[in-house]
Formats: sequence, structure tokens, C-alpha cells
Amino acid sequence: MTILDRDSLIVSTLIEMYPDACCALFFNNPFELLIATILAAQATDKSVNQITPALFSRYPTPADFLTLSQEELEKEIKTIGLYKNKARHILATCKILVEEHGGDVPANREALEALPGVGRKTANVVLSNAFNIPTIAVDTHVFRVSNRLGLADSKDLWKTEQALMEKVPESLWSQLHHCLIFHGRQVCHARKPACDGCQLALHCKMYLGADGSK
DNA sequence: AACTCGGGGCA
DNA sequence: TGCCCAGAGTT
Repeated sequence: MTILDRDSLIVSTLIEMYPDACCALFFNNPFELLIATILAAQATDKSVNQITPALFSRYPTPADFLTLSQEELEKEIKTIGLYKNKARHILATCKILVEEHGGDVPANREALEALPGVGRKTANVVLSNAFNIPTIAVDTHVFRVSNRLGLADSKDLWKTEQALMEKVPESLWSQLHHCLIFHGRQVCHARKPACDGCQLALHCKMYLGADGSK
């Protein structure tokens, strides 16, 4: 079996395991996804989804957010955690969207990463899910799982991103990204992974032992 | 590279 | 109780 076959088998198995994996954040347009993704940093998608529908219905646009003071926005998002930084970043981002992008969310990486509170991972999520520009956003789950499965072997998150993109056809990037996250959250945990019953255990460096001796 | 933000969920 | 969460900015 060539290395390529092994990778393909792992990827197709992942997609079979999580056929419905998709972006779990609530959003109706690029702006809502951008804000929801900023809120989701170090928070759960579930807790973000608990507050965003009502928030977006009252403040649908960047200009609407700018009518809020930072303290008012902090109060709106308090249950998410890290709310002071997030409120500050969101208001600064909305100001830039209004003043420099005509109230729209830019559809390119450079402009997205220039927004306060938006790093590479958030930019990738927006490009992929709101603008249908394929990316693989590498977060801790994607990083951990792809290293364990041998899809990437790197200590650098962005080299992992590059390795995954080279190994998998562009049409599957988004799906693979979501599958890796689902697997990382539901099975392949950082501390105590549920290897019993994991269909990928026999392809997993951690389960087999780093030297593959098991 | 290390540190900080942070309330909620879950064992 | 303790640990973790679909990170990013600052020093």
C-alpha cells in the first residue's frame, strides 16, 4: 500500500464516520459568521449559538453593532467568556468594516486577518464557510488528530494546514476539516481519547505507539 | 515562547 | 472541585 492509498483510506473513513459534519455555528451571512467565529474563540459553538440569533436579529449589520458601547456589548456576550477582549475586537472590527469595506466582510485573507480579533484560523473559517473559498482551518483539534493519524507530521499549525491541502483534493478540504474537528471533539480527545471502538485506531500513531510496534 | 483573558459545561 | 473549550493579542 502506498502512502497515498493510506491517506486516502483515512480520509474516506473519516468522511464515512461523520457524513453530516459541517460548520456548527449559526449564521445567515458572512457578517454573522465573522462575528460568531470571533465569539467562538476558546468557547464552544453551542454556547455561541445560544446568544447569536437574538443578537443578530437586533443588530444585523456592523453599523448596528457600532451603536453599542463596549460595556453594552460585553453584557450581551458575557456568557461566552473572554468577553472583554471579544467585545473590544468586535467593535473595532465593525468600525473597519464600515469605514474601509462599505459595511461588507472582505472576501480575502489579507483583509480578514487585518481585522482585530481575526487570526488565520478565523479567516479560514470565514473564507471557507461564507465565501466558498476552500481552506483547511487548523485548530487544536485538526492539529492533534491529523498528527495522530499521520496525515501531517509537524509542530507548526500552518505546515499541518499545508500538508493536508496537498494530500486531499480541494473539493474535500472543507468536509475533511469538519470531520477532523468532529472526531477530535467526540472521540480523539487530547487527554483521554476513546480509542476503543475508533475505526481509525489501527492507523493511529498514538494508539499503536509512536514507533508502530504494537 | 509564555502569558492573559473567562464564564459555562461536564465529569 | 478541576479541567477544558472550533484563539488571538501582547510582552
